[in-house]
Amino acid sequence: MRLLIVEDKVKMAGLLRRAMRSEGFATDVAGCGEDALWMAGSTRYDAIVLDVMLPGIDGFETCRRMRADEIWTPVLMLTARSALEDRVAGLDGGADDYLLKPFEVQELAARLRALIRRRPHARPAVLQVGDLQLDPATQRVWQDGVAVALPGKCLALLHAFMRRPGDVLSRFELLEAAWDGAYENRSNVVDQHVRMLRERIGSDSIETVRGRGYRLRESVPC
Amino acid sequence: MRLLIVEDKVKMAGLLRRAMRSEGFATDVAGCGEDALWMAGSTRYDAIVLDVMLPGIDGFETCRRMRADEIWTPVLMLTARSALEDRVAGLDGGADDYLLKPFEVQELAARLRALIRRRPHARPAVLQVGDLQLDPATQRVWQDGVAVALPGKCLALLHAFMRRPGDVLSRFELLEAAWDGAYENRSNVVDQHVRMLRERIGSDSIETVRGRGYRLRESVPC
DNA sequence: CCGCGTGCTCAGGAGCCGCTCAGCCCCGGC
DNA sequence: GCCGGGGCTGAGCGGCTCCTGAGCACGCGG
Repeated sequence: MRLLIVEDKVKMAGLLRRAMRSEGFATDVAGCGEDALWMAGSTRYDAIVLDVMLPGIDGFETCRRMRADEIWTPVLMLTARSALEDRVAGLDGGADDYLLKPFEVQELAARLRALIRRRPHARPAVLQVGDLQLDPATQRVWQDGVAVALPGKCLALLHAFMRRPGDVLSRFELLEAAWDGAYENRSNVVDQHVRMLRERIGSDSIETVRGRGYRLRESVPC
Repeated sequence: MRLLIVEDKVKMAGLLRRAMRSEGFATDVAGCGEDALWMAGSTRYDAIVLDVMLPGIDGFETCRRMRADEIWTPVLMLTARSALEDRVAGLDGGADDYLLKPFEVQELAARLRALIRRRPHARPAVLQVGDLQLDPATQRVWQDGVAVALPGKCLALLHAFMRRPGDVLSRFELLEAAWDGAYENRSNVVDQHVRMLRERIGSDSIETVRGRGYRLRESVPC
């Protein structure tokens, strides 16, 4: 579980970091709102601990900007400002929790766990074409409900086919989809892998379109 | 927005009800844990305000039973018991927030709004995949009910796996989840720790997906 | 002080995967 | 029926990925 701690006081930041690490979190630290925005945008954190009093843009504004940037990572605000209007402003400004200093480390950890456990991971949809199913998240393939083991390239190839079922895909398009970088299409790499794919999912599934490429059959042949 | 208030003191319940109504919530009131369970199971509330001191089963137990019954409505616990262990127990027992009496009505409303707008709702506090169980709060792991001792990094790794059971996780994703800062992925740190993890929970549990990463098996292999 | 557990790096080795090459076959055209 | 070209097949090799084992730095407790 990955945590971003936003805190300008070095001593406090160090304390937080050690405490959260001992609670099992991996932690990064940002010293100001701008850094926090940048880091939250570039790395997937499970939660963010956000101090309110920061140099430059403050915690409230940092939180607002994150939400404006479509960063929905749970935010716990941490501050000595105990005024009611601050707490309400923080929560209504997009924070998910609000904890006053001084605080207990264990309560902070417990609140973070409560925040994190409510976010199920978004899963891409399972592709289905004919009797074939492909789950991009688990990288697994089933045929008629039976699991099929596919080596990496075969799977990448099948994935490319299943994204455009019924379309004729040229060797070049397949190269682009399943191989890194621009490849010399002098070789017959694609042919080879189409062949291996056919060995595993049945040669009927992929038909050859002479002079143009290959096509994945949408329905099981009669 | 529909609210369930669980509070046995009639005066307090009335106060809460009027206050929340003026903040724009539609409110029902339950006087004890049993009633609360029944009502939460039969009506779709947006959030539940749960007093801890209740006749019969107390707030902690009520919350636990709701989660056991697959009721994932956000729960805010409300109590005069200010002890740290109470707060931690409440949060790790499945509550989403914990507010002390005396409290400000506007803060309660703000916290409820924060709970409700965080859409995907809570999940079990203890993770379970196959024969493995992991409690993020206590940092403990069981296999077939038997406690397993895991060093910090192994545990962080397993935690990452168990949050996305069955998914293929690349070395980079695992690095991001369990290690601080930006790491050079030139090294084989992840491999080593996967290996240690396998030594402890059985090599069958984690399978390698060549060229892609590792995957935690969802069910015990036949 | 030493022993131990943890976290990390490095080197070596094995197995598989991906790629290439060469030859054959099939299809289409004349 | 012949010929040409595109597609298929088989074999083989190089390299990459992953596993193993050893070794070292560091922190902690005895």
